[in-house]
Amino acid sequence: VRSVPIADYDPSAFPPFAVTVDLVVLTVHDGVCNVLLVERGVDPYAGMLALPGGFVRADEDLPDAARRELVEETGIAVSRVHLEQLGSYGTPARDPRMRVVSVAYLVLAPALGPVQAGTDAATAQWVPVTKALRSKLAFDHRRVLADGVERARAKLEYTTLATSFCAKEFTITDLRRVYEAIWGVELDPRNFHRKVMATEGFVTEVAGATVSTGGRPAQVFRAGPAPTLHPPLVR
Amino acid sequence: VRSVPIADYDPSAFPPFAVTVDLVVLTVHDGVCNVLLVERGVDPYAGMLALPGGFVRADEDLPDAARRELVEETGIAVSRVHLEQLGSYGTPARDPRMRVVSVAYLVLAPALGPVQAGTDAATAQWVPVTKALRSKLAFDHRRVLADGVERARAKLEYTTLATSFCAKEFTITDLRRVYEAIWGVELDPRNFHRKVMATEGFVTEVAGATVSTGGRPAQVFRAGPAPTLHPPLVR
DNA sequence: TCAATAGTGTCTGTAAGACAGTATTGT
DNA sequence: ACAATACTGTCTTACAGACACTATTGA
Repeated sequence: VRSVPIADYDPSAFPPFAVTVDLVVLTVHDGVCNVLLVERGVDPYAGMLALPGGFVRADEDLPDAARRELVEETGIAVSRVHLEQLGSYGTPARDPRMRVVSVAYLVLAPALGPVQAGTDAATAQWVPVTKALRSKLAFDHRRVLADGVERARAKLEYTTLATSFCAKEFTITDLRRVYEAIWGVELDPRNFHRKVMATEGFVTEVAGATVSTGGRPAQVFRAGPAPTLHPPLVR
Repeated sequence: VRSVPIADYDPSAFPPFAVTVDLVVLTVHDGVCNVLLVERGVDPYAGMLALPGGFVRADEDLPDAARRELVEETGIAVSRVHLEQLGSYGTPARDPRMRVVSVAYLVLAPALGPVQAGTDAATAQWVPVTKALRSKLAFDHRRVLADGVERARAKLEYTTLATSFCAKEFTITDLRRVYEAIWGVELDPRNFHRKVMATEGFVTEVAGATVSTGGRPAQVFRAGPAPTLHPPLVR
């Protein structure tokens, strides 16, 4: 039973919400999955670690806001990263100041150096996900981060998104370390190699290019055209 | 570069958004996947078919708003249905009246009779998804519906959610018809039966209960405790 | 030469797809 | 009896997991 039928006719009569985007930016550094966190400068939760994010502007689409925040707070170039919507979080009391709905985005980025200078970059830092999930984060960001990590884990199974964590050119071992870091398991290098090579469009060979790190040189690849894996890579 | 740094300190200075929930309610009737649509009574898009939904109230959590709208607009009991967040849609011009962010929820419900009487139930109707996707729907609801259907298709592969489309008690054939309707394929009844029975916790036998429809009586089952399928049922 | 890493080949068990065959009902 | 539906068993093929073996580098 609708208690306020007039509502359908006058949306502006409804309580105003603030809408923000929050970013779960994941990378793999040295076999460890990291998330980008910023230290909050102001209340609420001043001094506490939080996901980067900010308010959506008046005439800005949601993915545009996510991309803008990514550049502003991290200096990460939007190209060469994967960005997808993770979900929305709107519990009434999640921000003590006012009613806020946060649209979270998941970003999978290749391992870069230290965070480049953005406006707030002085406080932006990479934190191992295992450590971040044990910490207390601002707002409901611990839950958002957990959801993002779980999404990433699931997507590696049936998509080629693992290549989003790699540099433009990478070896099969680089790719395997991504899976091992995100899933927290060890994979047989030989079976992994066979499986990746058997999956049409997963990776594309860079003819002639090899990289050596103290053993037999490894063939170099780039991300292939296939978006999904058939059959999936099981965890 | 942040152009309005004051923004971080005064969220109420940001442009207000209206937040709505929209529902993609899917069922399987007689081997056809249907979606629940309502006819809009007012502008914008007056007279056009749209997903059921409405504004989120001032002190209401997002899933609560989704459940409330489900009952209000369809009379569907919240128990025995699966409800999950689908995604948020906030293109600036999606509602000509003001800036609206819609949080879409996906509902998988068992086949019920005709839509029961809610306030707006006179205009609520089940529409085959294939037909709805060929129609023009209000707002960006065609896209939202397409995303919902694709989510449902994907989830049937690796979860036990197909049972959400079935009545409390069902046969293996009922379950197979759900897969066939959602995926739009024919499955081998014998291999499907074997696969379902081999998956621990997918279905639970109701001892002694059988149902006959002109052939050998079929064993009756209920939804099992397992949430996911290992290995998945491939499309 | 040796350690280290990359890549190939082989064996085995599991499970999917195809489909013959059996079981139990309504008409 | 016969059609219709439910269920079981068998065969073949594909692929994952385990792991021996070969290849090619740096130290």
